[in-house]
Amino acid sequence: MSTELKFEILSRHAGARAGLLHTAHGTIETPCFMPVGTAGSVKGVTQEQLQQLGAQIILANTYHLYLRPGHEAVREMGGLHGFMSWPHPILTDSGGYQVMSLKKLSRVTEDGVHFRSHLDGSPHFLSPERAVEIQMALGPDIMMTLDECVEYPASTETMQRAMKLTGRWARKAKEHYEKTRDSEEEKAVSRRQKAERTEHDEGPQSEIQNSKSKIPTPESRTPALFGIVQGGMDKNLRRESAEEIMEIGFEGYAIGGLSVGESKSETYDVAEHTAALLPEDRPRYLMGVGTPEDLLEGVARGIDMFDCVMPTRNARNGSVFTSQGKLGIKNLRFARDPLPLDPACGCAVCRRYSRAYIRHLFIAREMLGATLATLHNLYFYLDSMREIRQAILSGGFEKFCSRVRAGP
RNA sequence: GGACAGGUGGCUGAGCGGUCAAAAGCAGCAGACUGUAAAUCUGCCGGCCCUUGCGGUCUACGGAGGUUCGAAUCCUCCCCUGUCCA
Repeated sequence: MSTELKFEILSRHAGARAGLLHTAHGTIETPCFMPVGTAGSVKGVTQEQLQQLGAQIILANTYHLYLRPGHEAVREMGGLHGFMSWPHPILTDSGGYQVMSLKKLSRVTEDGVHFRSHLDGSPHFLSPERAVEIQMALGPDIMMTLDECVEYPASTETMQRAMKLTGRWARKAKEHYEKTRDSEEEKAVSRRQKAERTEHDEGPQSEIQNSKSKIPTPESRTPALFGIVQGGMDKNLRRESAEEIMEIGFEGYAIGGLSVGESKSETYDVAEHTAALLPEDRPRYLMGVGTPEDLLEGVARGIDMFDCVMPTRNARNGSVFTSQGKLGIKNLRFARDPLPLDPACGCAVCRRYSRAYIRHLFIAREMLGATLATLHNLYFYLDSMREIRQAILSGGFEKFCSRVRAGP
């Protein structure tokens, strides 16, 4: 059985693509921005609010959910969709980023990564196979292979070693994915049948309780598996990596290891070079990127999917994105500013609250401040992407780019 | 009226002869944040001067005197605050 993932390109314009990515939990309009909800929560906002913002797909993280609450618990609660009560698409990252971000707590070997839990110091092992199993239990729509993301700057030897290891891991992940897929689906089906039987035996009262608890039956659809291209800032390594990952064959291709400290021009250059190597007819995902500007530049280089913690983390730290650039909302100069965060913004926050009020919430450490800033920033990102997509569809992308690049 | 205990930078509060423009925390100001160990982290935080600095200078540890080469630190008197006794 194949997965539900189908990718359809509707329009191409000046290197950019606008399309539709069909998943078991709905269709995603691409190019898209995916809010990051590492621990099963896009920090500071509710799932209802995410829906209102028009988020079509969100991220979650293998490593973090494996540690807490544990992937088996998530599986029992109906997978991530049921657990989080998020009916739309979900992509899980493999934990490859944590190889870099938790470097001090991890040790990479040929077989996988030995982590010490950042929560309690306990030892854990994540292999490419294990990452597949955990993600199967989490039940997203798209899952990622385990890769090794290296820090910047890195020597060519380091980049090459990580790139080659990422390739070997990708192969193992793919093999394990194919092997596991059928048995996982069989198990899911039998679990569902058992659940139905139990429900039937327990009579009408428990049936009411079951429907009230809103725990859906486990999702049987197998997540699609995306491969990740590494190779640091070296174009030859990127080419080698892309060729190997494509040879293994995945439903989508990600570019990892960018925006880790290198210059903008380097990011764009490597992204462009790598994206051009990837299959035309498969989604391309630039992992962890980026600023509003990065998204536009990425789309212009043929990227379809992005994710980044920036809109959510910056929001919590009082930094908001506007059509006029970044704003440190905690700054004294906003203490008596009656304007919305961005007068040109149509979001629910900007329609209702002033800079002065939001600044006050931050200064007073009221959690509503973080929520309002997050709602605004996510709207800004998602709405920017809608505009970009519209520009591609209408054939005005090039003009759109030059207007945005000229600055506000 | 008497006995103790105290008065330190916006606040709390260390320091109790030199290395003190004075610890630390808070508050304040600014900056950073790119597949989230993050509602976090970093810097500044008496005035003036200089690009810089373990830099110069002025004003500062309740007030006024004094001891000393040198005082937030020791002495004298005064003012104020708290607690207790009358």
